[in-house]
Amino acid sequence: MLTFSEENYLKSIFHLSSDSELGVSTNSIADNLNTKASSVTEMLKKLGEKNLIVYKKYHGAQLTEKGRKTALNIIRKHRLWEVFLVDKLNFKWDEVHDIAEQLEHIQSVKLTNELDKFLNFPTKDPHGDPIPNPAGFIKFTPKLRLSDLNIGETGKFIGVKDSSSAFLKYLDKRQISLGSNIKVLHQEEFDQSLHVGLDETNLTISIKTASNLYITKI
Amino acid sequence: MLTFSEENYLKSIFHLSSDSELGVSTNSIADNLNTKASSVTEMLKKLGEKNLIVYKKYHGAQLTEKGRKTALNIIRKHRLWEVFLVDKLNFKWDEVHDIAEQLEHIQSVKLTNELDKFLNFPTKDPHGDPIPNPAGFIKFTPKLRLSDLNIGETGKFIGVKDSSSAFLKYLDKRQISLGSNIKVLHQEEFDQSLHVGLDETNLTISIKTASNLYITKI
DNA sequence: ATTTATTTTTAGGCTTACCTAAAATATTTT
DNA sequence: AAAATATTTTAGGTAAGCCTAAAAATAAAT
Repeated sequence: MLTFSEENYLKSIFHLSSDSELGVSTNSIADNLNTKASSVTEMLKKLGEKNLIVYKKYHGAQLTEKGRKTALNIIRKHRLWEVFLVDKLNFKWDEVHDIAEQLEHIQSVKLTNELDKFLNFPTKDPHGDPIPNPAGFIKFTPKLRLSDLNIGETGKFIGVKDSSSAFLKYLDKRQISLGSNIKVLHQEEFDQSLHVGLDETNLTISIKTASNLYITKI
Repeated sequence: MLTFSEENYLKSIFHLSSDSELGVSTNSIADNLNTKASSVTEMLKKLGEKNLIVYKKYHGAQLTEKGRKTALNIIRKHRLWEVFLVDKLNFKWDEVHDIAEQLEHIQSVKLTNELDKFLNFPTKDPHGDPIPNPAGFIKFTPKLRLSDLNIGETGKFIGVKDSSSAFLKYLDKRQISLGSNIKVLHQEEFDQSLHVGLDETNLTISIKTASNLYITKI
């Protein structure tokens, strides 16, 4: 049985691992968890002793298979609860993160699996992120950004890189929603902003926004 | 914002208050929470400083209005989650307590109220206990036990005093379920056990069991 | 009304998860 | 490759919530 804190560290290490193949640095974890490097060092030692990570002093942390499975189980719960909140309790996609951060720590295998069944075995959460299966298998889709497309190409919007409430609300306002097809029509020289076609309308989005939108080419 | 521990103490004091009108004793809280008297003393001081209880050294604790409202909100969440688990996720009434103990600490007013709506504003949990409303109002029903009935009288089974998993499973086995009408037919002299009629069948139940069954006279 | 027993509080320790500041190690720059 | 910079670890502290053992207060028994 892990503490909430241990679970949060594992989740953080998992998320930070996807960026690089090497060990995750102490400082990056500290940033990610809004804590201090010294606190992280302390926890890394503990997680190392529990065989959840491999920790080499001054060289960061890497999840073991056991740690990875544990992290994926927490992520599974987080994402299932997000689906529950949106699909069953009328929450918006920008309102669910903080509550799911709490719910992800509830311990009950039966609960998780019954919830999964109740929700009809969803494969994605409300932000388009894949939901790991009970065995800890997760289906990654190659992550193209809208900003990676060439002029004239079309992408289907399948996820967000920045899932902050502010960004999600902004997308709502611009009526950019998961599943939309977005065609890149033109790029401005001076600020790289993109003119895109979305449904029947055209709109301009900043390069920053475009690089936060995950798409698949169509 | 209260810690899980503070919330558990408030809940405990609330439950223990219903037995007597006086202050709740340090030892009874320690028993109830499986902790030691010295730990309780420490916490009572803290809850007193936060104006959640009135604490007089050597004379136990009493909830303030603020403390009572807080306790009832936790109990509301606990019982709503129990309904969710039974009604939506196929849990049995003897399986939900431990999970609800975790879920009751999730902080989100919107979540609680949306859950309430989703469940169709239930008034009782799966064990027959009343669910407080959002304002902290709770509807108490006078608590008669089956053992209080005279020979020939009939009671409708509306709740349990002992809601341990073991007792609930025992009731399942005897097919005694919430809402059943139970008629007291005869009482044995030597061990006070009761012969009762339940639906089409007759059965014998111990006086201990009978005193754990809440009923309303019919 | 003392003595005895029970209950409660105080005193002092432990663990977890934080923190700051200083020391040690790595990395980057020149 | 040495110096400068950045990162990470260690050392030492804090608060919450638990503990045991001893002291104090209350309640019960004689």
